[in-house]
Amino acid sequence: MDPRQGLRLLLPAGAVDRDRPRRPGQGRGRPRDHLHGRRRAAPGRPHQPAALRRPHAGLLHLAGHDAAARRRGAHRHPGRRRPDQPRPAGRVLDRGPGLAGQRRQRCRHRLHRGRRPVTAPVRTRFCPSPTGTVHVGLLRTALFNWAHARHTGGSLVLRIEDTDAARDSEESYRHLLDSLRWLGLDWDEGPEVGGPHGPYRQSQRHDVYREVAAKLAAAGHAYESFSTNEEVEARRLAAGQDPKLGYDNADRFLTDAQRAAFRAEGREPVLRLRMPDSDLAWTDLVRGEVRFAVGSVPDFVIVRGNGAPLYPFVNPVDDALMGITDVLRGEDLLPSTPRQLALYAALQDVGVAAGPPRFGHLPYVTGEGSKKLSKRDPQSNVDVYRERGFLPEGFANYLALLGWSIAEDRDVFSMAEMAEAFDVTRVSANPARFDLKKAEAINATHLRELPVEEFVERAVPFLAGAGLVADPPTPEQDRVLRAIAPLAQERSVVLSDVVGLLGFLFVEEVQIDPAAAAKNLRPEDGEVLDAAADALRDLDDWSTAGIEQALKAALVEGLGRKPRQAFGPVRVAVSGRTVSPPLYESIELLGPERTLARLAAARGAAG
RNA sequence: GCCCCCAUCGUCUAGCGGUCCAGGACGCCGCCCUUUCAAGGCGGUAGCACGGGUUCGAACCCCGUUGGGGGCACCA
Repeated sequence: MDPRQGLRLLLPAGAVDRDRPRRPGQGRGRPRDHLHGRRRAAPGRPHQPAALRRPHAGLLHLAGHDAAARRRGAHRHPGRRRPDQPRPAGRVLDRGPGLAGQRRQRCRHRLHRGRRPVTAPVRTRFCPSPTGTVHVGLLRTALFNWAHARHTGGSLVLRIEDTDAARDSEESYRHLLDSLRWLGLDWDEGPEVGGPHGPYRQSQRHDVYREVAAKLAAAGHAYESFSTNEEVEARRLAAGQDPKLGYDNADRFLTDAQRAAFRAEGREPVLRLRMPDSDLAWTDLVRGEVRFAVGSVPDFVIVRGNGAPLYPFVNPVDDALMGITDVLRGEDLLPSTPRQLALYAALQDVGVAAGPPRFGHLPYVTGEGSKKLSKRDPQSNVDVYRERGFLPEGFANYLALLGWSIAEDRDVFSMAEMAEAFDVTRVSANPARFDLKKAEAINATHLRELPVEEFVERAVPFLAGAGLVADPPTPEQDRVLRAIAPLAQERSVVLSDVVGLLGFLFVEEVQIDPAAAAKNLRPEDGEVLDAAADALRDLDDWSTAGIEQALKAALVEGLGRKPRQAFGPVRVAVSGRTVSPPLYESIELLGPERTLARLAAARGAAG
């Protein structure tokens, strides 16, 4: 016999299912009756499809519900026909009473926006854990939370989940904040900003968790569990079940005597949350209805044997305490949502939470292939892009495209434009591949749109980092930089490109790229270098136009070479590369001395 | 194994039952411009996974199949 069946009778129903007065707008459906169900919790099996309770029928929930129902194609308006097709048992969603009335005004379709009733202001949060490098997927999540908050006029809370002392570091923490700010994200509450719900680092909130855990235990929502993993596995095996099913809720109804006996053995219990005896479902902001059957999620550990609270516990607790209304997070957390919902119900019951938040599970960012971009993958490290000289606005723009689009025929936009247009219910549910080429193209567009002075300003650190100019540049360097900048700007994809492109202007002797030499400094090119040197040596008008005229006369007309054959060797001699800014301008800026010296040096190399 | 998510050009997406022999962007390929490379301009290539159903009509709604991904900790 299933131990749970008999034991359940022993539980005082009131211990869990208190019929508390509810806040307006909540508890719209039937009372939540976690443990009143008479059904057997057959894992993964459909069951009693009828009138589901809506355990989480907060106001906010309904708003989200409708928005996402639309995504699923269920965009029906009052008066329009609803295709009430028969659905198989177990998949039926009873939307509960009162919903139609609610939906009427809640449509957030572009055309219907603005008629939305005022609801509680949106509060989103971003809660990274400072362990090592910053992942592009993480930053994308932060960006979407930011955009959602800004778009709705709500606020963004930053909370640091540093409960893992072994992996967290102060350095990672600093770096994380720095990366967020680099991208252009700001938060309304959190570290270094403060706010009424602090502290915002979980390492400083242990007392809070202890207190909440005690409340949950006192109310019967959580209970002490003594089973070891080995014992659970043994029981599963003995029952002919897959041990992967996990904990079997065996300790749910231990008597005081049993508990005492376990303690006498020296066992330290963990605290587990009692999962409700009903399906757990929610309407995801990006995916629509998601449902987990009763029994598919076992009672989970919220506090370790040593008293340390665990992530699945502290995360919702803090969300509740901080008044978070919208949780936008990675798809990887989707399977843990039923637990969060159950926890929320319990928290609500003990007066800690006002109601569950809306959830939106953002699609994965994948790398090559279709696997989730791993933290180990160098491509996932945001620093790489930053160091290469991606513009924050360009990178943010690209990140936004990973799952969202601003319009049918546009994909270049600013952060402000994103905030203006962002609608989380229009985020795609598909995983998105990180495409470096496209990221570069988007960035290049932003780069070119920069005012020249700003381009120079942003490029200087890269030039200085390569030891090419002083920071700030000397007046002479500044003069050269300003003159060449427009030509470099339209040839750059990322800021660091200027190092290779302009380096030759800031060194005394140029390093000639061997491949370039092989191609353009052959023995037969010697005459070109000689002629160019002769033409430039006596040039009075050292200007772009003067240089152009002199070189054309000497090389094209004088030697009868085609432009390509004429200017290639000169370019390599002067810049060291086959690719450079326009030649005449480059020579002008380089000046007669260095130009002639390089032509002579290249003459030697050409043989 | 169980549970969940996903499915439109190579890639990211638009598409919300007729306006779609499917639109944009990146990439790729041509051409133009040109002292190189870019940029820019013009043009091209390429896609609704499959099978049922609902409907006068389906890329769009429903079911299934197949394929891909993720989660199943006293880690976050």
